[in-house]
Amino acid sequence: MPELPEVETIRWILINGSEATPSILGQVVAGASLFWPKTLATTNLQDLRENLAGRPVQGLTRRGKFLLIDFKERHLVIHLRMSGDLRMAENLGAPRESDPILLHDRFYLHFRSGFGLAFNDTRKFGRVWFVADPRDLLMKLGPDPFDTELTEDLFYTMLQNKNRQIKSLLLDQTFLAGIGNIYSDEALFGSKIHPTRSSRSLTHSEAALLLEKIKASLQLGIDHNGASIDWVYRGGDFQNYFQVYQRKGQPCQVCGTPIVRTTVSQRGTHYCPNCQPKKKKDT
DNA sequence: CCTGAAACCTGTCTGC
DNA sequence: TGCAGACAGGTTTCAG
Repeated sequence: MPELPEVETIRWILINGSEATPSILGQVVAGASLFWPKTLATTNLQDLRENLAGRPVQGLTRRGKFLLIDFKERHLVIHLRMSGDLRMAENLGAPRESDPILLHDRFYLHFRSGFGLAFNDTRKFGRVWFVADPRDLLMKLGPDPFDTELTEDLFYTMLQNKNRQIKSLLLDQTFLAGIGNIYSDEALFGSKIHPTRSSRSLTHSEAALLLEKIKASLQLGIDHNGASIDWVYRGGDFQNYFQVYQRKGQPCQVCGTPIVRTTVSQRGTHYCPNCQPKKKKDT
């Protein structure tokens, strides 16, 4: 489900709280509950409970699609994968061993305030790591698209150093961190680049435009609180602004040509065959 | 180094 | 209605 804008939206909500729930910042841990063992990728529940009890949440940050809850010397690192979601919920001050509040709740972090952080994940792909130093988990990640050190020149060089289908490369988190299937399709459409073109075939100006459109697509997603698709709804409405994603057969908003859906890197891929030609057109 | 397939999971939608 | 198959915002591992 979540790509960088959706993860950022969740982070914002947890930090700012809502009418019914407080901010996660400063919440003191009282315990934890686990309903699907694989969700906790490290250690065991008992170890986590003993080491986190009494510790306050010092911060909540994001790196790529990972969320990091900072407890000073300890960290919870969370990846939502395809269907994960995080929410603050009331009446979660103490462990629940029997059954969770909601269907598909996999993990709770209980706080002394009586509230708790609930990790809901239908497809069970999401993971929570309990670590002393999160750097080991994150060190393979590529740069954040908004990183000011990621210049046009550097991005062009990175593309030249690979010989991969451009869409496949954008989805590779060791190349860039945070882009997923929606935003890769949208950014490639915005820069008029066919998804299977080799990264090495891009010109310097195409690379510069692609980087610009990647950032623009992600920012638009953030501005709209992310995209809400299917039965998963978080309040975002970026799905109403898709130009190609999930628009198979519908007219391109630039030229009217029907949007095509294919498969690239085992992922559904949407593009306009006229605006994003594989070969350069004669003009 | 690069590509494609399979695996991990549950749920929804489509077509026969 | 029933049921098989495709498909879903992600990542890892393995074969070729």
